[in-house]
Amino acid sequence: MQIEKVYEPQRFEPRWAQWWIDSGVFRAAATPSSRVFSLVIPPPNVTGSLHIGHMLEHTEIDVTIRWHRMMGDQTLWLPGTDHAGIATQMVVARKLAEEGINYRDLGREKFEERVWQWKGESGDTIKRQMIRLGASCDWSRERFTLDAGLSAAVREVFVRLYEKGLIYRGEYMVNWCPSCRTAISDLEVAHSEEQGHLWHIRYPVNGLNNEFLIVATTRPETMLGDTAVAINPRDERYRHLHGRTVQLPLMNREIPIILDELADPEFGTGVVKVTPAHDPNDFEAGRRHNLPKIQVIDETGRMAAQAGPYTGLDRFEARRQVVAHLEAQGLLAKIENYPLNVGKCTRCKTVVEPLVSTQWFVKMKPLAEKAIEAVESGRIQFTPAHWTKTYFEWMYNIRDWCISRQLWWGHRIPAWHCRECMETIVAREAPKTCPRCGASHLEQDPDVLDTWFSSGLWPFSTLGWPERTEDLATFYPTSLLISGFDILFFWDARMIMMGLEFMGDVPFRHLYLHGLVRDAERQKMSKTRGNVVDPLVVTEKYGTDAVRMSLLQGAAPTADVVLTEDRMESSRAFANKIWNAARFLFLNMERSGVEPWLPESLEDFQPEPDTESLEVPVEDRWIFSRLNSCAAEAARAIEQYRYQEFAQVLWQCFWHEFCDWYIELKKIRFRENSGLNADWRNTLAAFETALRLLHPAMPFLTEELWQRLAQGRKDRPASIALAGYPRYQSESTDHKAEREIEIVQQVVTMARNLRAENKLDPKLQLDGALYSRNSALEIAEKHAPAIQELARVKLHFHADAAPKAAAIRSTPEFDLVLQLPKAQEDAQRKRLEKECEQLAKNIANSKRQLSDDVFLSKAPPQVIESIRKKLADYESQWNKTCGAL
RNA sequence: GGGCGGUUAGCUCAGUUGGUUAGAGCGCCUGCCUUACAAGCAGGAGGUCCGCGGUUCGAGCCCGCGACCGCCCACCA
Repeated sequence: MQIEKVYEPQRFEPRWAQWWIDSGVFRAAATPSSRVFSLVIPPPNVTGSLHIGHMLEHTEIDVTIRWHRMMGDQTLWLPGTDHAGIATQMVVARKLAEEGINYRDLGREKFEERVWQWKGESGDTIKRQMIRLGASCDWSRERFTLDAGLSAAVREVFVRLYEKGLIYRGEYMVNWCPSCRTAISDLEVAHSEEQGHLWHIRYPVNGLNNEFLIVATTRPETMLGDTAVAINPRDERYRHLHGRTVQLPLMNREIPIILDELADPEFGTGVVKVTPAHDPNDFEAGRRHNLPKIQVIDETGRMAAQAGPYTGLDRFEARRQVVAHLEAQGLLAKIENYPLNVGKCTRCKTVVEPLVSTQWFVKMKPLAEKAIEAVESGRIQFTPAHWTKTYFEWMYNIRDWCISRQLWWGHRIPAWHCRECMETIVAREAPKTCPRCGASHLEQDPDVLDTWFSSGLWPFSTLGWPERTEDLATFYPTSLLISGFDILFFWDARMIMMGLEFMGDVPFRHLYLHGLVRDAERQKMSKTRGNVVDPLVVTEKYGTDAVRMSLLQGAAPTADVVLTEDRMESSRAFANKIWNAARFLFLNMERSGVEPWLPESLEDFQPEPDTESLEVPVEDRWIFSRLNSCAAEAARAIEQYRYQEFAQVLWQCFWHEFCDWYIELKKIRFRENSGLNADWRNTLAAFETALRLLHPAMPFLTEELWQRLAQGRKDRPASIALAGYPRYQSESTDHKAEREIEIVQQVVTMARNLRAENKLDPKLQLDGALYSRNSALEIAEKHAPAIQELARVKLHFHADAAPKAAAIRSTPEFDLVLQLPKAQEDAQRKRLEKECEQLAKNIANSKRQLSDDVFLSKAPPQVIESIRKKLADYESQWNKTCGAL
């Protein structure tokens, strides 16, 4: 029974992860891909939680599971949908392109094969990571997006929405990505401001010599598709042009001047060109005026057949040429610099082209109304709360959702078109004949659904819906959803809408939105950006527990999580500290022939008396009292989603209380009488409690050590995760013991202080005297051996006032005088002067307040009392310390 | 154009409902290889809490104005 000298997490982490899965301690599976990565722990009162994330966020899943198990709850994790839709397609298409294959030539089936092949390859990396982190992952094809079960749910939802009139198909202006060659939703377009130009172009008015209308545009190439120019009907400047036409330059086409509110008299010349095929506003105007739509840019971003001489040019090249030709013809009135908002595809950064095409849409208003109500009524609560505002903002201004994608990877839309009569049939099963004309030439709609469509169904589609399964009854609604705020609209909001629509209830009751994990350069980590900290690399380097701890420490509400190597290094140091505390215990046990031991009842263990003195050693009473308050604080922090505080409480408690004081005190005790069982039982029980407190944050290390501790006991939980989380018990707070140890700490710290200031050899034994007039002296005297050991000072105790001395340190209760070798007075004097200065300041400050009648009459009595007490302390210290000066 | 978040130690960040000497980690300085741990031990320096004004007996925290940084939403040429 021993702990290896070197702490190597790599040796036990994979082993435990595998065991957790094999033994069924955790029934876990996880979503293999999505967007953010993060780490979070749900509060103890949750009965189930959904979690969404990616890559390193499997860490977070792991934490979640462990926590639930310790709380005796059931948590169910399910494989999710494939959220990577377009991204998947792009990656595979790119790979194919490298082989010189255009994926569109490959055919749908072969393409799908290649996707699965790629998923197998890349999935392997993720899988290894997940096993390290304790989640299982089944990469079999049936379990993901395109499998039968999930597809059935998606189809069912689609059909029901269609039947309710909430899905429609039509020709509209959509955001088109010329590189992905598909329509994308509004949410998938990111706008950024760029320096552009406003080109002012002269359009000659037909029938009037030398009269021009000057239109301004930021995209001159679209003029090739102009089918009108618009002026405001109230604009007096152009009243004489009503009913006239202009001649479209370059294309030499006669187009009407229309009267429309589209033209703002205040802006520019008050004249606007109308391009119904390439601008959303113009599209609407075109409808109002029944204008033809001339498509001059095609799906690949090149100029289309109707672009005349420009056909085939890239759209940006066409822009240059159009401008040049206009200028040559003297039709360019002027060029202004103009900041402009460019919409780009969030996946590939290509400038999005508004195009008219036939797409499928979901009517969002009715769905949004229910979703608004659910949050307004408090049936769903957000943390941090300010996100509700953003949520409402979006919900109130919601627009219809374009859900069809011209891709091959995703759920096929369950709609068929009749080749004969062009009827569209939406159905659960492929229809054999057209219900309208009876023809049997039916073709399934080639489009697939937006990847977020199926994602939105996740809370119930994964649980067997539309069947009424037991899982569905148990886990819907679940209590908590944890997610990054960047997918609030994409996913969380849509889960709420879909859940309310199809389950009649919210999918979750709380939504915790955490910050994004950023790298040292503050960049958001994302797969598209490629700056993801590779989980395999960092967990290999620092250990999974250290990475988890680092994420926890960064996980304060509202703030982003910065994951740096610095942080992980210090977390590793913490893990190492735990490891070495265990090593110390086990080495000493071996020396004294003590076997590993666990209390019978982990919940109710009370420290036992020493066999000789028949008293419970004070340091044991103390550490149990401290662990008890640590449990209280940890629980509170978790309940409030303050993960950073959770981490800090554990850190402080284990390192600075358990290691720095408890173990140091225990060393002395062990040296005095090394074979006593009771001491060991208390020590081991305290250590075991600490391990359980730490376990949700550092599962591997704690499991490893706990198992070694528990090995001797037959009737025990199989895993630390099943051993229950320590709970706060008010009767376990031992004020007396805390007071005693506090006094020891005070005296020892004072002595170390004096010693360090005087730059004395740490090994040098000193003589000193402790003066006090209250009960603290007695307590200190009782612990003289410990003090002497920890401070290397042999003390004499005097119930008296302190004499003048060079090396003196004072607290309200004590004066400590050390006998210095000699000639340290100067250093001491400096130190004292500084201290007295601060004291004088404090005294003056307190006095000022206490002589303030307003303060005395308004402040609560306990505040006044505390200041009185402080003042008394300051004054007595001043008398003692500064009198000597 | 709307909305949201942030500004605290050299760096990265905490700071519950306002309570009087503002914390942590890293870094820095001093002294220690004390047989669990140098990934360590002991001690220390370092802050007009972005600025101005207000409320209050009392403000890092509440209110107003401003500055700077970041994010989200938005079809104005």
